[in-house]
Amino acid sequence: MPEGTKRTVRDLRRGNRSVLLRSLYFDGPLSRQELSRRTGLSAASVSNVVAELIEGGLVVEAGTVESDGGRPRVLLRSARDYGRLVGVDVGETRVIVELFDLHLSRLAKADLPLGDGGHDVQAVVGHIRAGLRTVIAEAGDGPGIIGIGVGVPGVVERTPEAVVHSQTIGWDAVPLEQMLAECTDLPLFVENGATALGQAEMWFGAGRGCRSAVVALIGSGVGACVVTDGTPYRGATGSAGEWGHTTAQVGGARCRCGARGCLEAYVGAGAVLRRYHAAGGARAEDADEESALARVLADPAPAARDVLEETATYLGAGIADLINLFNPEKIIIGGWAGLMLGGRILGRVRAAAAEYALRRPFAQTSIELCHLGPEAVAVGAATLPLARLLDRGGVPTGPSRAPVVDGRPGLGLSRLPG
Amino acid sequence: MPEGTKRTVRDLRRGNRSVLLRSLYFDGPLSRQELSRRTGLSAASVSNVVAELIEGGLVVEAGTVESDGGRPRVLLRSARDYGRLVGVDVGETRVIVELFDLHLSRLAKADLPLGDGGHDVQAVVGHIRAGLRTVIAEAGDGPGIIGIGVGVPGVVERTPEAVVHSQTIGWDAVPLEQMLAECTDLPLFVENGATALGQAEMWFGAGRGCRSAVVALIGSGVGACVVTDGTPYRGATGSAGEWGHTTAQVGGARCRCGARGCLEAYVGAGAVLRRYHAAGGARAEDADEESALARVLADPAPAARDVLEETATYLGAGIADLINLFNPEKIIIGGWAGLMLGGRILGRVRAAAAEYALRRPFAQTSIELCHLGPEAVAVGAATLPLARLLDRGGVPTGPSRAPVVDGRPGLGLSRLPG
DNA sequence: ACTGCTTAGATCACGCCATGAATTAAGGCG
DNA sequence: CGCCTTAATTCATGGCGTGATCTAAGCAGT
Repeated sequence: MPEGTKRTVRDLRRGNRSVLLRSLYFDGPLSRQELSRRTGLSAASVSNVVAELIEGGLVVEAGTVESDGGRPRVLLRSARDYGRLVGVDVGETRVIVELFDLHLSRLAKADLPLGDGGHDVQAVVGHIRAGLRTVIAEAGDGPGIIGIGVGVPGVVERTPEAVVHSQTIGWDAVPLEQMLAECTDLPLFVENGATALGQAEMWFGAGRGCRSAVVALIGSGVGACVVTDGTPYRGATGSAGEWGHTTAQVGGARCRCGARGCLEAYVGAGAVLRRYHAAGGARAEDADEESALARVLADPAPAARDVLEETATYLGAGIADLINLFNPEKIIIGGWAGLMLGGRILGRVRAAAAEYALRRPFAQTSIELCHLGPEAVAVGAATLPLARLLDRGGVPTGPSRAPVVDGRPGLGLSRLPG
Repeated sequence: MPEGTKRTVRDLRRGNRSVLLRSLYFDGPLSRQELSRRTGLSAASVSNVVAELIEGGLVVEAGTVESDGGRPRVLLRSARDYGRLVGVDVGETRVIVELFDLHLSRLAKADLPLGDGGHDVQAVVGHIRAGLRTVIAEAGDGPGIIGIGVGVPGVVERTPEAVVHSQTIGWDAVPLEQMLAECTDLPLFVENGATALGQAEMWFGAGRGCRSAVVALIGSGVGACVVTDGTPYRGATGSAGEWGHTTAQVGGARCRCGARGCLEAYVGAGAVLRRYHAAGGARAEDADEESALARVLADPAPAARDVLEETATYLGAGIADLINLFNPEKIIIGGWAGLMLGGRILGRVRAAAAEYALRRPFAQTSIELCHLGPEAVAVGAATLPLARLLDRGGVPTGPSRAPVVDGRPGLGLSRLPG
């Protein structure tokens, strides 16, 4: 089991650039002093590296702070305008393209509903391309684009180019990355949407400051993003975290995946509605799942309460499984249905989890709701190119696909027909 | 989320020493040429680092191999006699202490049954101390001891000294590391026994060459060692991998942990026997669990077959959960009951897993039996100090507790009363 | 025995790195 | 205006990996 490779003296610099840049990005503004203290790097090295980062435009000075009569400390922060990021959310019914600055403030948004063509790949690629043009036009002139993150509702396999498999939208081994690469020279990052959302939640939401957490996402489907050691866990072939299809009941209810007793068949939005109707709850033919679930939550009838109680039990047991297997610092419940249910039955879910989990790991975790809401997939997607930027300490090293102008990221839309 | 720290130019060397040492340990013997090719290091660096490793006694030359008329390649391999390793298996009924050379060949063994005192901590510490004396005496003179690995049947929390919690043997926050440190100056490594066993299986058993796998261990209890990216996953507080207490049946059979429907309550050895007896299987009062289970496996009666069939279904569903959540390259079934059951119903377990797991991740994994057997906990424990040796490239850097004589590990038994 | 020839491995000069010590910058205060 | 305090930079030093160059060690043919 070899391969834990670091090699040349240059990687060292990259690593240190990365450490400093991350500190400033997530905990800034900070003085050079404070950076030295936090990272353990000598003041000399901090000075050198920071000078490089400022030279490169990644970091800017941001005021000073006094220091008991001595020379004031200069505060540093990551440059919001170093470059921009694109996040794409390929959803089940629409494609959303958003443009962000480096601090993930949204600059522009394009919402493109998928028509009758459904999830025809060419249509999706077309939508993404159109959305790109729209947001760039809408945002006007500005810094170049670092990269494009794309969140998709399926498993992303790297071969090494991203290939997407998705039962829900009927994609089988779609070479999305390659197809998108024909539209743009910008670096592309294709990732599972739930994973992207989980990363956003870890960086800016309920998971801030955690090294390990499980983001449990409940919508029509049920999934999870497992974060270990600060980064989402992908598994050998990218399909880790399929929590919705773990077995809550051996030989139980039939799930749409074909198996029996999957958790999704008990706590997914559709499953909750089905049980509600089976228990005599009024059926609202015209409503979509979301308003139908809202109606269940608002129904004061005992039958509705029983359905919710049962849902809490199954959800708690499912969460207990996550606690027992992953021993995370936090469990973060999200997804549109998760947030709706959570607002109502979180206490009972916690109680059920306490019942089904082992005492110690349960006591050492906390169960909370997502902060960012289910719309944040595009934000999560945009964190993907940002993550690489931070990892590399800002240097677009090697044979990157990123166009570079004056050492800064360029627009790279040469092949994007206007 | 900062902290991905590497710092000085010296760490670089350590990293490269580590890479080369690991290559030689796991894939040796190799020539310098081959090392250069595999690690990507320049021939010059390989020469330098190898010279250091030879100087330090970690690596030795081992013959030559011809090369089409040119100068022959000199083969290198890790030195079996650089130092010795101690592995301790604190089991439920006994303490086993074993002494190994660096290639994990056993040099001596001491088996110390736990008397009526049960798992009194002082008794266990005394046994370990006695075992140490025994194996050192039995093996006679030889290279120094690198460190002592201890596998315990419970959760190991690092605070940062290892503290052990174990329901099964009634340990609550036992500061085992600190207590053992009073007997010896040798570096100590306390770890969960299942985790240690899993690491052994990954290094020398069914997991050889894998980066990710789940070692599923079934005995009286049920647990798992999850290996991601080559190293066992511990979770935030060391209790990850509690597979036995994930829920197979919400509201199902009562488990000894207090919850309902735990997997362990269906596939643990005791659970299988209970179902067998409930189905009318003959009860053998005098026999231990192991022979009782053997009798079930040998019983040709339909009732016994049904029990096994049901066990296969639950086990398959449980394994499917592991596949869906972790997406590992391999599932490795071990533990004494796991191996017994596996020999008989592996096919049916595979079939059940196929039914309950998602198609893609199931197709990309394989389900196999452990190679090393359940006795290998001591081997696994011995891999713990070895792992650190390999990680550090052999240098006992910093304020190590390891006594060093002439740059080599010493015996460090000064405080071990003879 | 000797001469090329071929390949493995060692040595050397170079450029890059982080660091502690020394030096310079920048403010407050009497 | 000079002194003190603290922040930041600069400098000399020792490590490191690397490509180029050099030495070592075998073989084939004469």
